[in-house]
Amino acid sequence: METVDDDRTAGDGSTPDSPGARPASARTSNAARARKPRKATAERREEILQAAIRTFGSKGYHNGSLTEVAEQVGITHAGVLHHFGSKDKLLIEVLEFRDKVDVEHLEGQHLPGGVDMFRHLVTTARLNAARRGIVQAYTVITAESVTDGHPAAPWATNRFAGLREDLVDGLREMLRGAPDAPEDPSRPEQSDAALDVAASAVIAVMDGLQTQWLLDPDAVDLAGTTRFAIEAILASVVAGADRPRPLD
Amino acid sequence: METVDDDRTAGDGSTPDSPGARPASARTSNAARARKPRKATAERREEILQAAIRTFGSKGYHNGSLTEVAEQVGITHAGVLHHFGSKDKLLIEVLEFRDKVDVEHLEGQHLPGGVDMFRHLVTTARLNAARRGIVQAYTVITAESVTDGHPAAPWATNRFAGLREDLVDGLREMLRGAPDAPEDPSRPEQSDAALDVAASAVIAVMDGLQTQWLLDPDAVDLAGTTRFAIEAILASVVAGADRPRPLD
DNA sequence: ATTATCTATAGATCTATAGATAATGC
DNA sequence: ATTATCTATAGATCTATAGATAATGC
Repeated sequence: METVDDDRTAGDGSTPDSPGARPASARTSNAARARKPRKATAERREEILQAAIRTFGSKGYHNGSLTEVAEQVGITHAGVLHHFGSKDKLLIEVLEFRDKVDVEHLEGQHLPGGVDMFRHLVTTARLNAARRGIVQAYTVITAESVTDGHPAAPWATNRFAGLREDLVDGLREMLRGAPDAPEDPSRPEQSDAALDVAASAVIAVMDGLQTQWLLDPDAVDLAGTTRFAIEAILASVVAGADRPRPLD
Repeated sequence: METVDDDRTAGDGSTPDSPGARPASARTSNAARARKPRKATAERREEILQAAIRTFGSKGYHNGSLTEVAEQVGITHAGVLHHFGSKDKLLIEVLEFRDKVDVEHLEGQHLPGGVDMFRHLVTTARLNAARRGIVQAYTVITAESVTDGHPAAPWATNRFAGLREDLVDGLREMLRGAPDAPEDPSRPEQSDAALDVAASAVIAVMDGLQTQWLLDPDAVDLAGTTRFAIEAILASVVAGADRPRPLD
């Protein structure tokens, strides 16, 4: 699962030697190599990060190459390494960049609390159904991160831990607002442990649905199923000890 | 999510030139190469499949090499290719082999129906918590299969479709046995579509929890959370139109 | 005769580094 | 002077094939 932001269509496909608006400062422009005017560092780095998201999303991290990333922005792989040092560091920056962009989009309208947090998750699922690339990148990188020594493992672990915390907070706030289920953390079914279980389940169902949806978009209603599952889990949390236990 | 079977510890670690019980048929045993007596074909193929599960599970398919697989059974990568033709074909056979083994273990005591199916899923989650290797292999290969042109994509797609069908059947049988919620497929909340949504959600939550658990086993109670989520989803299905809708 | 396995090698990649050159900013 | 980028290349892998040799079964 992830949050809102702008996707983009693809690399602009400009050839490596497209002239662009070449500044007139050239000394004696008879050099063999045709170089593009340089982009500002920050701008170029961001282009590379966007390209890396596309490559790692469609091929995975290990299978996606620096050359493919570089070609999307019209430079060579050595240029990418100049900016990021190594492939592992590039991945880490990609992930941090995505997190930052996601947060920026929520700025001001900060992540809602209580029930609204869960409405927001369903809305996110609806938006995600139109952003296959981003969803695929998160799904592939997250799962790949469980392999031995993967550089994204700390990111993925911390991300899940943070999400669980956020959702536990949302659940507790929601319980405070539920008149028929007065908050009482001493009741075991409203303990932090119980809310953590519910939070894990919400995150899990969103992630698992994304995988099924990526493989067969017509077979899975991403937003509808997300909503159904979250409602079921919330209902179960609110019901607490009174909920039915069909497996007993 | 997957079903029960035997894990195994690891390759036997025998060196490539360990003598074993060499048959006395050697002509003039002064050959430079020390060869091991050959295993029966079927036996050797199965050894390779087991090794491939370990390698693809710990490294992923693209990052796991034929040489690593071969070394586990004491041969070279060329020997593996002799038996399986190509790396892609090896992966396909690995997946088919797992499915076959899983089914064999259920033989006789065939997959239970109705509520017992869901009890079985919780039991599976409990067993999986002690079989990290297998869980990791399924998680990694399934997620990797959503990348472009991955050889496991058909397998993963068909697997999810089949699981959804099985769970829809289980849900319908369960509804037949629920006295307070008489089966009535004309009610939209008990339509095939609604049951399919619930089935997708159950599968999704199991898969998503496995990912979180692989990254941080202490932070997630695999079996307990699986049970909680399945109960919540089942309760929601049984309640049908009468279930609470906290997100409205 | 057939099958299993090995050695050797071709042909692709891939990551990373070194050193050269061009563009930019002071 | 600094930064961005390039070319060239080292050094690792990887998959797959070809052809040789050993073990097995008839």
